Amino acid sequence: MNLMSIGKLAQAAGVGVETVRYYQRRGLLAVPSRDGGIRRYDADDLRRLRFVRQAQSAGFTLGEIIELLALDATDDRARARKLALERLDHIDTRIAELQAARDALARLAVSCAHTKAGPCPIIQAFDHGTLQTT
Amino acid sequence: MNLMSIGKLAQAAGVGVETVRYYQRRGLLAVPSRDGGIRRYDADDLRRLRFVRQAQSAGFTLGEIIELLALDATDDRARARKLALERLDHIDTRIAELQAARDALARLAVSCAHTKAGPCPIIQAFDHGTLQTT
DNA sequence: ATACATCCCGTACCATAGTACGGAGTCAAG
DNA sequence: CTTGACTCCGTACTATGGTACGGGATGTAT
Repeated sequence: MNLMSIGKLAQAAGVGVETVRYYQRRGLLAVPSRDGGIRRYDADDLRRLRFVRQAQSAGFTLGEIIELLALDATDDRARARKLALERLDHIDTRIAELQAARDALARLAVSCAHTKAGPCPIIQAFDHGTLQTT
Repeated sequence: MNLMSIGKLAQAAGVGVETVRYYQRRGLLAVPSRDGGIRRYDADDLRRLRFVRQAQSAGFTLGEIIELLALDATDDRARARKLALERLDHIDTRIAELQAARDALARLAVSCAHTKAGPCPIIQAFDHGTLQTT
């Protein structure tokens, strides 16, 4: 059979072995079968591990992913949609914040490069609360 | 004089008292004068505390802010500009990531609302690695 | 003068997401 | 059959940015 050791699984998903053990402890991965003490993982486990990383990269915390996984079992669409929309809201807010910070910082870097005298505009801006982040 | 206690300072900056003490420990605020054991802060301290919060909201870590503060003293423009540009890069990368995650999630929320049968597309997408985040 | 709010201090604790450690057992190749 | 890689386990530690606790000393208002 094509059962993987923890090392192979970790490698296949691009995470560390300790991370897999950690996810196990957090209940993010099913308790695997054992072959003489050694954990054996199958394709389902790998898919699930990848699911976790995907969801993480979309900004979900591990706690939320646990919930998402539970929804998978119960097929609670409404709740899943609610989680997704909440996350979407979070992301939008964060993007707006970062965009503002980015623009302010970009302006500052330019003015810093063009100003010859006086204090550094970057420092000054923070100091005077000039930076608009919201 | 208009010297504030730690509580007033914290309130004026919109942070907790413990946060001020913490920043003090981290060296983010100057060691304040004391009036019979009690810390007294002036307008400079408040400006500095606000500077810290501003810089934080632009995505700088406290460690970087400490460095920024040190640059303020030495007026090292080149380094300040370098820090700003590095931060800018970080922010751009992060924005792009979030944007991708956001779009993917938005598509999913819509398809979840329109699909009547079968498994929830949100869960499915993560499961199949459909979500493109980079 | 008697409450009650604030202040002091050090230390411990919180969440998040891992990462490291060390000793013991196991597995596959040469 | 030995060597080296991999696995097991629990526990401890990392970084980040605070938050909480407890006991004692003040500050302020009535």
